[in-house]
Amino acid sequence: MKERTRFAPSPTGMLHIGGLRTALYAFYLARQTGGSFVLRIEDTDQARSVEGGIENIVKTLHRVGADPDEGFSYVDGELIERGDLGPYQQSKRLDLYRKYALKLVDDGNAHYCFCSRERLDEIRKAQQKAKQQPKYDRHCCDLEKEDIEQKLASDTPYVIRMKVPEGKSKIQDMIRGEVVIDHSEVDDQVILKSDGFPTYHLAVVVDDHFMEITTVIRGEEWLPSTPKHLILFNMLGWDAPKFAHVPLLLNPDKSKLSKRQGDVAAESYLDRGYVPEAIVNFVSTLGYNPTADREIYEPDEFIDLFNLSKVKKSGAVVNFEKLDWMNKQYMMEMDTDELKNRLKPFLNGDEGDVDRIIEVEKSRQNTLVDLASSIAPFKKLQDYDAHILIWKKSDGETAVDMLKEAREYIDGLDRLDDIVLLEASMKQWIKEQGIQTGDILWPLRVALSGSERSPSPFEYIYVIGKTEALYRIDNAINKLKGGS
RNA sequence: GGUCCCAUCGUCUAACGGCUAGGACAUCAGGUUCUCAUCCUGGAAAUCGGGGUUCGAUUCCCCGUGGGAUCACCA
Repeated sequence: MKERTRFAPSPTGMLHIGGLRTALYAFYLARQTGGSFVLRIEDTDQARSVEGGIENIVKTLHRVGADPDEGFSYVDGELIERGDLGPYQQSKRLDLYRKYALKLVDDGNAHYCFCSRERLDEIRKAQQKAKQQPKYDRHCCDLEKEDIEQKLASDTPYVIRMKVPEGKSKIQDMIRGEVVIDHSEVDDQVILKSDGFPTYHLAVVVDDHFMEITTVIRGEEWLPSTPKHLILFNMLGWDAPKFAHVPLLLNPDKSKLSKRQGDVAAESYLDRGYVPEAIVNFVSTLGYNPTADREIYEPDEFIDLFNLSKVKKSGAVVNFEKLDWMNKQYMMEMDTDELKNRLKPFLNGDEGDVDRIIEVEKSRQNTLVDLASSIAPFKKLQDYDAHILIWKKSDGETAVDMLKEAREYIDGLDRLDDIVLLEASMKQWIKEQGIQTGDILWPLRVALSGSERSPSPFEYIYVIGKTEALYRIDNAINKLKGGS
């Protein structure tokens, strides 16, 4: 069956990584069945919408390779809206929601409510005080027709509320199985607000119906309000889609992953130099394991392998150390050209040739940002203290001698473009001289890199070339002489 | 608090009702090595508790316990 799935974020200006995960799952399911992945914008809360919020979300989806087939998408560097069942933005569908809200009123399934917020607050407080479930008291449920018409005529502010019938809802959840909720737990929700906008509950039902959504994938936090949606589908005489409530992403303290406890915007990981493949892999495998025999997948593999029934029921604590590891795995697998391409946005552009730096640094860095910042010590010698030139098992005098020997040897080399050959022949020479490798390689490496921790001296020579290498060695010798 | 959801190493996860409960991250100890990283070897580390059902429960059922979500004119 061709699945039509959707991702329906609020345009709040960022894509939460939990949102990215549900979007990805919806994307996989649609692609796998040859269906359609729809991106709809839920901007029924005027206070929450942010300028440029749509573009930001859609762009992030594009960057991770999950472009929607329908609704909003980012194509050729531009934000576009496409598809036959739009508009795909709720603020542009207000007439439609009003129409069905009024139909519900006509059918006796909803009613006008003129209660003030103050009154609502009061009864809520009273109910809480009495340890009762805060619920609407149906004050406006049975107003006389004339009364209603008179209030409407005099422009009294109103909302429309659904009238929840007695009974219970059975949710057939694709991840959790059957969940039963008694309607005594379900409040008479407002479905049309006094500003003329629908609430989520009405809008989601109307849109999922007219956009022909077959499976709704959303966060577990929606499970308790699913009966409201089922009831509305039923009242309107429409078939409800299938539901899949995915487990929550958690902070280390097991609370719902929040902004407060770390960076949760997907794009910020992109901006911090994590490659899209790693982010997709990391987020997709939180609460879901395609094959259980490996950790790393290519993004396309998820389309084939994805299976909703294999998604776990319990929440997952997000462990960013594992993301670091994963990102390094992907980086190490990339060839130099690929990596150079990915690195571009993180460079100033005046670094010059960085191919050989990438070669020697890629297994040492976790992110593209780290890799970019590893370039500097090759391009320009960083200042350092003379005493770090001395190997722990050696002394300053030896260091000077060894640097001089090394200088002479390097000066005599004519092939510096083969790292394997370079290392092998120099080690052979060291052995022939009867020198302790540490005595010579430690000071040489520090002289070349300016750091106690760095790639090997061979790698440095390979990258910076003979002239620069000789200069750095001379510099080190001077430091040692001047310092001691 | 009501309702609902959930429960395997610190974390992410495997295990038709049947191996010594497997893998990964992190961690620890070694090896390779001039250092770091990579790589290799090894260690420690889990089925929340109690009852059932069964020849046999991580797995099925019940009760506890613990955690979470949710109870708006927010989504």
